[in-house]
Amino acid sequence: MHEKTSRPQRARRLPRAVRERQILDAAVEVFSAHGYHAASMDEIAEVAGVSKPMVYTYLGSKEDLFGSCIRREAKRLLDAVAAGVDTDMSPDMQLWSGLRSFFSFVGDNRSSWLVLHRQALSVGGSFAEEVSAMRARSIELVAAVVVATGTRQGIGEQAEKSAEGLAAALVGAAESLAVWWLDHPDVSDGLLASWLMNLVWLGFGDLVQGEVWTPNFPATT
Amino acid sequence: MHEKTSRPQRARRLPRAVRERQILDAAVEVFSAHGYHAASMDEIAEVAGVSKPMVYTYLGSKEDLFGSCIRREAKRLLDAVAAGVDTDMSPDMQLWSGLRSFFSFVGDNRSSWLVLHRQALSVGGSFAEEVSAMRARSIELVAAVVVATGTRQGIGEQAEKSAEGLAAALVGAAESLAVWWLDHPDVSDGLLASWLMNLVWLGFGDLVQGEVWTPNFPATT
DNA sequence: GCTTGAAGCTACCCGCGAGTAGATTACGGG
DNA sequence: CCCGTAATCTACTCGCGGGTAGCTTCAAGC
Repeated sequence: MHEKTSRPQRARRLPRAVRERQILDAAVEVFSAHGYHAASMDEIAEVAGVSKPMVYTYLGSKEDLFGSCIRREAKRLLDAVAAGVDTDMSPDMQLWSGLRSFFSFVGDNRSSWLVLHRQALSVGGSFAEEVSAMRARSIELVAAVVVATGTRQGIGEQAEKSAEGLAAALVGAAESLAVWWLDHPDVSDGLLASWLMNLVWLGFGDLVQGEVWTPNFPATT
Repeated sequence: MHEKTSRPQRARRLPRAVRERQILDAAVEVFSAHGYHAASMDEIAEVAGVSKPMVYTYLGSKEDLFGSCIRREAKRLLDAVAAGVDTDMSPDMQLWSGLRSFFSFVGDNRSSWLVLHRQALSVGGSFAEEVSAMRARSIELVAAVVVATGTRQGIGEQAEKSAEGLAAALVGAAESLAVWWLDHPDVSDGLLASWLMNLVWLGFGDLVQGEVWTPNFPATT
């Protein structure tokens, strides 16, 4: 106790902005590991290297904190994808670029991805709506690309009608592949993206050319 | 209070098996609505029309109860899909049948689906592993169908190598479409399944025939 | 160097919800 | 008709974790 002379490394006093970042980082980590309800403010504070009242002073209640996490990580993800996509590119290249950016982000930010994909939806209320809305916007963007492809090539009625469903399927496939990736890390993000393009784009292409798979019996419900 | 004569309709005494079913039904409902942690045993008991000690007497702790839900609903889902698929059928028909059975089940059992898909994974520990394992088995089954298609048609090296990834993507697409469906109920299960077949099967087909989509620039990482 | 306020802490309150003790019926078999 | 036992309830305990009161210390400015 009488070593007060030159207490050296122990986490000096830092400006508010820095602490807020540290706390948010810790919160994303803990929320992604345990989920919203099972995560405790005490653990978040500890991981952040700060005491609990700091968390409340800077970021507000647990709900506020979670909201801040969601919004920050959502923005980071959307920005990352947007940065990789140029709307002047051809539809297939847009999809390809978007997928690569997406997988790359997930690879570098597993916690962010887990919070957004798993936790945010299972917490009822405004968060789920917020994230769902963001996801819906993404699906619409993809749907627009699909429709653009169809109209560009002349055909499209059938495809347009189901474009949103197809887009939802594609987005879901990407998300799911991202989760699968967590258990099979020995694959590059580029390979993941090309798998999906092979699987899905050729499907789209055939659809656009009027090719349709039908079951061997007549009625379908 | 002095109406004790002929207390009539109030939930007669029922045999244990019946109560257990009621409690499990209620638990699935409540867990799917609020998530594992936010769900309270009191609410489950109330929804089941039973008092709390009953729940503990018959189904054990909250974790035990959740486990029972997961296992029951997982079995119901797998049985439903298995019932619709005949391994003598051609691969495309197997996929088609499986998808229809899957969507049909989800349509009839939204709560079951939500519990399995959303809640089970966000509760750490044995449940997540259990559900993940089940999901992984499903993916392998689908992958086997994909591989079968490839070898049957003579080609397949490239496709076989990535079969599991493609299967993961397909399973994810189906799951995601199921979630999307919750917000767009004005679509039949058969239509959903045919969308996916159109989207995915033709993709698989082209892959098998050696057709490959490639980006316009050389290296891909 | 001394003051002032931001940065930071320890130590507490309190409600909610998991889990239980023990009394209390109602029904089936004798 | 009555007894035993399975079905069921009311009413509690208790710990965990969200949230806070109020004190302490460092460092920048005069």
